[in-house]
Amino acid sequence: MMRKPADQTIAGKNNKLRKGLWSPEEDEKLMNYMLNNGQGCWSDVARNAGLQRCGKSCRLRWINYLRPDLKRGAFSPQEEELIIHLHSLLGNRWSQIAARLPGRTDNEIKNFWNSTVKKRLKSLSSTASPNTSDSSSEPSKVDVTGGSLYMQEQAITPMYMDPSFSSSSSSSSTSMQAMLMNHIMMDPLPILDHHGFNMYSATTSIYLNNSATPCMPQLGGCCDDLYLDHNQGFFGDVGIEGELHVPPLSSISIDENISRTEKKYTGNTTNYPHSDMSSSGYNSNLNGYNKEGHMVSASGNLWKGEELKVGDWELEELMKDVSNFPSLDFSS
DNA sequence: AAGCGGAGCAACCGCCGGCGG
DNA sequence: ACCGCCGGCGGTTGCTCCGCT
Repeated sequence: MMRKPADQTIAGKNNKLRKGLWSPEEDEKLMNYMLNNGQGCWSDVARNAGLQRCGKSCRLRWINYLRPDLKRGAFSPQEEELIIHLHSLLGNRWSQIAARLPGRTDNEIKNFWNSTVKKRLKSLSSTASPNTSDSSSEPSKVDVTGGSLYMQEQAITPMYMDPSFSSSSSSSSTSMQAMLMNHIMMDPLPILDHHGFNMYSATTSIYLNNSATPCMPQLGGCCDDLYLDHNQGFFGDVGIEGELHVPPLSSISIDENISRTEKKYTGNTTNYPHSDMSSSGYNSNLNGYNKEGHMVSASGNLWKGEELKVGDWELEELMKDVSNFPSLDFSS
């Protein structure tokens, strides 16, 4: 696959296209071309820059590595918290999460989540509720009309469900774990994505079956709590014991809501102006660039600078989207 | 010092949607 | 309506680094 010797080529149509790691020379070519010409058709970029690469490869290299506004280094605690929070709202929509983190790429965030956060959550959940930790090995099924959904982030799920969790934080808890804990307890939509709601909204009804997996009894309890806490807002009717029924979602798709909102912010295809690219104007505190490298001003509501307090920022907009979701009622 | 395994990360793959012919 | 190209996205892979034994 990748990381093969740099002279590896794509077999087939064009055996001159290179794959694998980028050499410094290739980086320089691409960087120079982008700085001088800006982004155009990526196939043209690859060709005109004298790169034996496919356009997609050039795009990825630029977005994930060469872009001048990229922030390097470890994620700050604020960024970590924001990622966790946004993930609870958006699920694995890495590009949308990245769009709200100046200088970070979706790939970076995805890697961060898949390695660091998942791991910490897993260890945290096993520490907190050993009885349920094994549920991560097998997806919990959520029966859906016309099919089945597999619950996401199994390692996380038990934490939401285990009532003893909050009091069982062990000495092994890291600051991030505390952050996660805090987030989990405070999140107004604690299980939104982990139950596949906003991510798989093309369902008409969802049934949660207690007997599906070892963790399901707790899930039932969790949902009951939610049902009570949100005054019928979240899941709608709770059916017979251990089974939840969600009213039809066909009227509005939250996916559509989110993507509509997202398009407002990232839908433009403005090219990098060279003057901006080469200037020192990559101040993400004032203006950000979205994932494609398109400039997004603070007034564009994408982000408003790092002085923003995590939690306040952008949440209102997100909640607006979420609140459009049938069965979600946060006004009560 | 060597071997091993896990973590982190770069980059590819496959799919999807938009768009133009 | 169909097709091909392109960009974008999420999932996955496998290489490199590093710590441990």
